[in-house]
Amino acid sequence: MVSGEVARVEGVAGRPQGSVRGAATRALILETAMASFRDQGYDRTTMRGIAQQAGVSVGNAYHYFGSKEELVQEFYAAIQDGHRRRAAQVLSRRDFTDRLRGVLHAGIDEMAPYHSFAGSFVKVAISPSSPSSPFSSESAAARAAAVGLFRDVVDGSDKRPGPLAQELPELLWLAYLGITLFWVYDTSPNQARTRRLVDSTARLASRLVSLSRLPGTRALTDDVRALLADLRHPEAQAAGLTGRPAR
Amino acid sequence: MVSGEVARVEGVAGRPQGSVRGAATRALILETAMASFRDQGYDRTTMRGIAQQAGVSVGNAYHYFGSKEELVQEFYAAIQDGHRRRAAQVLSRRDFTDRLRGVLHAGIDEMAPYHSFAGSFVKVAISPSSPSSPFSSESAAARAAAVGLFRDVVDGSDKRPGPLAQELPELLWLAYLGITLFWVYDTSPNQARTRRLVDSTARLASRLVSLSRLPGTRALTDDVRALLADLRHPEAQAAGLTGRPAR
DNA sequence: CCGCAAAGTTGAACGTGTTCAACTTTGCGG
DNA sequence: CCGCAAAGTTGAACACGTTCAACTTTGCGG
Repeated sequence: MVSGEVARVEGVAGRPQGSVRGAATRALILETAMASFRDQGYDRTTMRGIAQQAGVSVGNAYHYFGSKEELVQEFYAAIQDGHRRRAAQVLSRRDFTDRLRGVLHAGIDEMAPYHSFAGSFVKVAISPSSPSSPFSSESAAARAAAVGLFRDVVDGSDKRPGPLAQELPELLWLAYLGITLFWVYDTSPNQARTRRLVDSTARLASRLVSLSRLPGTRALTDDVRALLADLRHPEAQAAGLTGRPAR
Repeated sequence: MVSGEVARVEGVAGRPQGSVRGAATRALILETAMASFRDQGYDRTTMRGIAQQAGVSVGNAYHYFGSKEELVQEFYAAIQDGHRRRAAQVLSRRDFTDRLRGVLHAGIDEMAPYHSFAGSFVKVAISPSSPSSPFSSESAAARAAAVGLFRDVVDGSDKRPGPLAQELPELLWLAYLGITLFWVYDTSPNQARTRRLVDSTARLASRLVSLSRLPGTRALTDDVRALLADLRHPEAQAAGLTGRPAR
């Protein structure tokens, strides 16, 4: 670091370009919030409580985090990092189903301690206006990383992806989102049902990929590609379709 | 109505077993809330505002509706009713793809006026603790009705559903949920992208059903059935799977 | 060492959803 | 017609997330 220059540290969204002093306070608030989220859940965690426990004023907390939701976003980012770290340990095997299973389980493992908090979590993440939504432009980087993780699952495996090679990672990511949603609702002991669902999903996905390589499924894979294109590109337009008037 | 007996009217959850007097107040509050939701959206609609415009006190509104979210649930139920009504008009054709397309479009048509309100809508519906969640036990009846709607799509069509006959309606309902979620995020003019997605989905679904009737897809359909069973039955246990310890 | 702009920090105040003890109205039993 | 219990109704009060004008601290230029 250049002498005479104030140390700069950036957070997830890089809100205030804080100095080292500010960064320390920021970290303290964040730590306190995380602990409170984990111990008391989202609703019982109050901004006043966080501020008091961190030994700062309420307004100061808002200097570093624009809202309570922004604190949740940090949570979200931390979990995604953890998922990637865990997944790396699992990607040594070659078998496609094993790799997929492993990465999916890794995600559930990472989230497990926060299951009681998941309800509020998903509530924040699902809001279209929220930057932490998995589909928002703000989380484009995180989304790309997550899709990249599933690209690794495919690329490092012994499975030839066939005609859906390009879109397979995205499809797997979508499946992972669905599983995550299921996990949020899963009240079975230790979320055992989600574990079962992961296994079913991995098996089914593997079989579907194999199927897609068979001749005679060209029309089908084309449809899948078209559907995914609709999901993906905001600007894409299908020929001759102008949208249907709302009655 | 028997003379001398207080008229009883029940709402969606049948909260207070109101008399005619209460029912009138209840309806007035509900109407005011609906109008406010439609005109100003969820966030800018305040309980004080509703009460004032309806000419009642805040506390009185809470006598009929336990929370602001409960008002949204009424909204939700009304839309489902409308969907069924619109769908009935579309189920005269025989072609499977047409029927599915029609029912899916009918749902979007019904929701269209409330798109700006959809973000808060889904936020309420997604919360696992919320009774209006599509997966909650409280909405079991509504869920059954919705699945039944897609059963009608299948049953009245010229398509032979094949080995997935039993679970097809549920699968289509899940697809509809996904499309609804997409619609919430869809900011394209008139939600044209969702219209395109509906068409893609109907085409793909039709082809998948045809495919499932082909020989050699038995293992696949078995996997699909297993996955759906995992999704459905809270108590089901797969042989030999005890769930994986969370690290 | 001084001045000063930027960063950090404060706590009162606002509007919100929600609760509740108290009050009023209703309508049936006697 | 008179209680009287149930239903309906009120508005003040509470805790919360959030805002903001004012104040304090920091650290560089001179």
